[in-house]
Amino acid sequence: MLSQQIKRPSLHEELVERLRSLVVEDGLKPGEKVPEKELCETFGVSRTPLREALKVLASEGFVVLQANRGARVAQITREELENTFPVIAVLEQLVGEIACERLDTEELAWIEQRHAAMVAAFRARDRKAYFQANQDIHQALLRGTRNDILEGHHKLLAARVRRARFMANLSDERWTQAIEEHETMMERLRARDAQGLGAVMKQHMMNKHAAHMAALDRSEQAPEET
Amino acid sequence: MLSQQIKRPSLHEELVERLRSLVVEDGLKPGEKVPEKELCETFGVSRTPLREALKVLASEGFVVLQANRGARVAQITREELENTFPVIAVLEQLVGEIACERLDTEELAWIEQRHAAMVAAFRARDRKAYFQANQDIHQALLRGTRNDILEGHHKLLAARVRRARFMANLSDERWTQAIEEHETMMERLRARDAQGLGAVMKQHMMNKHAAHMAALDRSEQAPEET
DNA sequence: AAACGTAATTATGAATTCATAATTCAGTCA
DNA sequence: TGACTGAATTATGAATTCATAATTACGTTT
Repeated sequence: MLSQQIKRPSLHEELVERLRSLVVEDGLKPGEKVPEKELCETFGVSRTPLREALKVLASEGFVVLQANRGARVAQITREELENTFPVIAVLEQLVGEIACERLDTEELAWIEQRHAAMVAAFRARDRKAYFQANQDIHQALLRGTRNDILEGHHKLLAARVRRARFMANLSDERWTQAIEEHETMMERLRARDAQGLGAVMKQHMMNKHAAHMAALDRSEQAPEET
Repeated sequence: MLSQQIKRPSLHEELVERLRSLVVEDGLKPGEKVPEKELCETFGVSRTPLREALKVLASEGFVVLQANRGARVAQITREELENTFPVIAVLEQLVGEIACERLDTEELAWIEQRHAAMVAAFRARDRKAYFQANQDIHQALLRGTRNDILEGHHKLLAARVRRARFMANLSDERWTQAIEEHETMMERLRARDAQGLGAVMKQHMMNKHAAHMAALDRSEQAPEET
């Protein structure tokens, strides 16, 4: 059957997506109140589906609901970051272990290609291209696990962290280290060493964690701008 | 300040809890359609908050929403189980590693006490008491991590699996093995061996996984009852 | 009698309305 | 002039209403 399965994302699902993007991509700043009315007009919908979407966003942790006081964009505290990274790290480990065994040659080729692009971007100090290639690789590995549960939970956590957006303050030192780690990852992947790849990916994430926390320390010491 | 923080769970949150319980505790069978109207009367609320709750439940994976066809209780497929257990396993590992380092003496004492109760229940072949003590222990370890993110994701996944409810078909052989694994866990915990405890807890979950899948195979071979 | 098509009924998604809690603003008093 | 009280405004949570999609029931036709 050629069931095209007409996808009609039912409005409220659409809204969840768009609102989450707004929050993650920083269209709405942390702590800011979410203006129901305004968003209703922007999206051309009534309050009911929008509020349904906000409930979902709240359960995912992107907004917080205060009784009779509406929704605010969730603040990411330092503690939450400290708690989140280790969880992502063990999920990454699992991603490595599983993907290593399930990736087909086509996927492997794609990853090789993106890895090459990433290295090239690093040499050219092209942050944008680097991040894109980097994301492509992690995305491919994640998809390669064929594990929707793992993928779903990983994506949620990653989105929460992405909001912190430390991209700008990637030190050259850390950048070099990250590239080296990726080289090791590719090596383990080519060798189909599942345990090895898992271990490297976990460590990769923990190092990223350390780098981010250090960057956060620096920015906290720096004078506040408002 | 003695801010008692008056908890008013805002109706829809209350509903999420109660509906989730209904699903997890098997008040609504998998595949069954969720009767909005009926539930509205049961809980004495209108459709709006109930539907908000359903959206949240859907994002958590407990129900599936079909366009213009309402909600059905999610089926747990074999594939989903196969996908879920490894994720829980690595989270358990992390729980072990972290809890091992953060548990205070009081929490440790409670775990020792519940462990003793669990062993006693095993000797008496008292399934109910066994499961309760077992759950208390895992709960205490989870709480002991002081990591809300880890706790939240673990609980969601655990709830999803609990619905499969293989409790009845715990073989005597597997039961014995589980007790032995718990003895090892306590040993590692007393020694404050974080890596060791993590490894044992991961393996414990993977063994549980294997046992459950085997039980599932047996029940699938058995004649269907409808 | 079986199968198809059409009308009636029901249920669902979304908009609107309503009651109430929170916030803002003005006026009063110290 | 500043702080407090209370009314007016606004925003929120929840109920209700409305339009439409889906299901069921019925009648017709072969």
